[in-house]
Amino acid sequence: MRTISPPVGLPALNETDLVGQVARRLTEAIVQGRLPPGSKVVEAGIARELGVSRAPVREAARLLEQQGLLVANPRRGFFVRQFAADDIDEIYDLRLCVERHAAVLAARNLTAETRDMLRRQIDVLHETADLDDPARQVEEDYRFHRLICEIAGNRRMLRLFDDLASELRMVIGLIGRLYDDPHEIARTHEPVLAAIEAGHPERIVAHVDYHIGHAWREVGRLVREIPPWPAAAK
Amino acid sequence: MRTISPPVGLPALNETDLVGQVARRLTEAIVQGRLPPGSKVVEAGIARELGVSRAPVREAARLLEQQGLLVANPRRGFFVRQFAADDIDEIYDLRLCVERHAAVLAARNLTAETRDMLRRQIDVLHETADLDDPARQVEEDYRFHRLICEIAGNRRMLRLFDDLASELRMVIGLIGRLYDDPHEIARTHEPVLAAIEAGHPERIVAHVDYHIGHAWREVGRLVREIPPWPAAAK
DNA sequence: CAAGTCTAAACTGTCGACAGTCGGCGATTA
DNA sequence: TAATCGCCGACTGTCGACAGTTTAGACTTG
Repeated sequence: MRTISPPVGLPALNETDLVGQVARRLTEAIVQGRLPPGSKVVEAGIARELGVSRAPVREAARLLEQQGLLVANPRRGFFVRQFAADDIDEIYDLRLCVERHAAVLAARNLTAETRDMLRRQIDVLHETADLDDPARQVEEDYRFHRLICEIAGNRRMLRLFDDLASELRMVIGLIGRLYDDPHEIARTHEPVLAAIEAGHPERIVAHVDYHIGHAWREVGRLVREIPPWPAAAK
Repeated sequence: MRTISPPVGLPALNETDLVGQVARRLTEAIVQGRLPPGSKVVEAGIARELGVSRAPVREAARLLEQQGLLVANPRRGFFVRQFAADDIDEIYDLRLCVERHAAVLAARNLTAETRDMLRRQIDVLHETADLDDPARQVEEDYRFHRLICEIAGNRRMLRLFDDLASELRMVIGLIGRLYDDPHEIARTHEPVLAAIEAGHPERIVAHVDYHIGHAWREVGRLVREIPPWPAAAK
């Protein structure tokens, strides 16, 4: 009913929940770097391109703002978030703090079923490692960590993890390559799971620290290496 | 219309920010129990009552949803959040996890200036304790804890704290009374600050645990005592 | 009298329009 | 030539309207 031929690219949206769809599309565009950090997100432009009105776009933008992908300047509009090295530090610092706790709680709640889910996810990580698909690899990585948060059983913690992950997805997506050998990444999950299965809090914390600390250092290094983001167009 | 070059100072408050104002009004109404948990928030109703259109109300509602004061049911509207005992546990569990870390970081960053700010805030807590104004007391309490997060220097951690605090404000506002003697509350902040000044991580964690754990137990007890919220009208 | 059905009112999701604001660019002035 | 002013276009904030969906209530039926 709407949709009078979007000028460029993207096929129009039709299903219900436009906000969600617009949010997903925007997220894609940002993570893929089509909307580079610092660039302005013009409501009307996105709306026209997707064949919807500005209202859903606005709400979607608010959503992405909350997720940390956009920043809003009153009366000036939304801009794609720009990350600096200290953002990486903040994200990983918080992530470490939370995931340590999550892993300990997960160990406490672990059942045969949830344990198997974690094991299976590590298998998936190994399988994915052969695909040479960084985005996918990162996704499966997060799925493992997310599982731990789920098993921990604190919904707010899970949401926090999702928010942090969404920021990291963007950073890593923009970096464009993985910070390490995929198989190596997959392997370093194993001692974490082992510690959780053993249920020894100190060992859990130690292994989570090692695992996440590793990623922290590597991502931090890459961000510092390629500091001026791809193209802060417009 | 716009202020022509404000000489010095800071008058330029965006009073044209309807969304912010609506959000504040809504928050007030919720915390004061005028919009009881479970009740429906009708966009048009709020809009008419505040003399604005539905658009700003919608955006404000999304904001409160992110803060955890409202829940959105697609096609059904927004409802005032209902808290159960396990929500309290989730909030405090996360809060404890984060504030432990924040306090340790704050100790690391502590300067004479920030230390004085913390001391002064404890004084304020004592002064406020005589006012018999629970809401105010809670506010000053959070200001102390918020300061610690600020000093810790992780913006994302600060935002997380603010979100959790906003949920707790609502819960405690609805409980309608404090969970303890205000002076007692004020006093229990002192060992936390002392530990931070001493800069001894284990002691910091121990005292934060004690302090927040106390609030956790007390709030949890009250919530369990008065479980069916005031009036889930409409 | 309980359960189910149908209808009307109430609301949400979405849209297009309009006014005010912001930023850029060229003209103006020293 | 550099700095300032003012205008113009572009964009955001807000509004009222409309269509489709949900809800409440009257009405029917077993």
